[in-house]
Amino acid sequence: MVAKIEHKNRTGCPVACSLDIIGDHWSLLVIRSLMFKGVHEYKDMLKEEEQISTSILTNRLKKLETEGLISAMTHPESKRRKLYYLTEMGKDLLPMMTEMVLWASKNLSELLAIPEDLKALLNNDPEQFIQLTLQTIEDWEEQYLN
Amino acid sequence: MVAKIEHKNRTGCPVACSLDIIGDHWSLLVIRSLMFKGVHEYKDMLKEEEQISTSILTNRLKKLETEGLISAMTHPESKRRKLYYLTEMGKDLLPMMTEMVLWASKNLSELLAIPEDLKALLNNDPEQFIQLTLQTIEDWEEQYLN
DNA sequence: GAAGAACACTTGTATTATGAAAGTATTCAT
DNA sequence: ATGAATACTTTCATAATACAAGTGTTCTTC
Repeated sequence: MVAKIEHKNRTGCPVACSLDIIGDHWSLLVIRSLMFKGVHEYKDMLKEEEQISTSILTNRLKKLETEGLISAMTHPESKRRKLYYLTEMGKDLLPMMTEMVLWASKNLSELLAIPEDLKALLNNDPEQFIQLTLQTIEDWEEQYLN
Repeated sequence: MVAKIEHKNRTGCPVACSLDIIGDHWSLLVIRSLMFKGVHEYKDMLKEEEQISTSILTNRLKKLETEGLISAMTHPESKRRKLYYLTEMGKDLLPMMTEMVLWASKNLSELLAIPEDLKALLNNDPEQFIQLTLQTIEDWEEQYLN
């Protein structure tokens, strides 16, 4: 079995607690796919540019589900497919993710591939970027949930 | 030698790039000590509640310095001591760290030990929390830098 | 000015996590 | 009925981490 991830260092510190849940190389990439890229299926997550392996992806999906950040349902078109989506707790990470992107945009710009118009929106009106992203997520929810 | 950390997955994605730098269990805890706790020395970082090991701490301090997030100087009181501090790039993480704390405060509250007054400030006026934190950092800089 | 402690690492090694590849069970399309 | 698609599982080699002990300066105390 793939190693399970535990809360080893959990102290009362909010940063430490957060890192126990999302402080690894892959969890936030999964969150990113769900949050910004509209990627909701296992197979599509495997296809992402960063090339996560099957064992790690399964492990992280389970962990994120256990922690309450994501949830899963059977795809309405097929029983063999699953749709993963962010819970409220997962969606609450949007401001933090946005700040991370802003930080990268400012400090790692030479490494990044962000379209100019998106970059402009991010820097000029991050709050609107958040609202637009949230709207996209809610549109998806309206289509697939309930 | 302790394993070196490399940029393996660097793609154009700002989240992936950020995680290549700060996406591990320890880097952001070091940043936290410098940013929120006024901990600037190796020995004091070892004493933090989360109990980082000497090899990992050395490794992360080197990495963060190489990446440009922190810098170091000799302690004015003693040549055998070093003072670590955040660079501009490191301080730029403050909004993201604050959002992380806000997320934890909302979603992991039963695990956290945040004083009530700090929690109130965080939730009512995060921008002021950021300004106060920044001011504390700048006070330290005024005392030790230049 | 010699002895011992403080400090910031280094090194070595056992343990644990990760990654790549191959395999499995179920569902679906033809 | 057959073969492909999907979401995992398993295995095992490799890499990261934790722990303990050691090193080389610098500083304090006698």
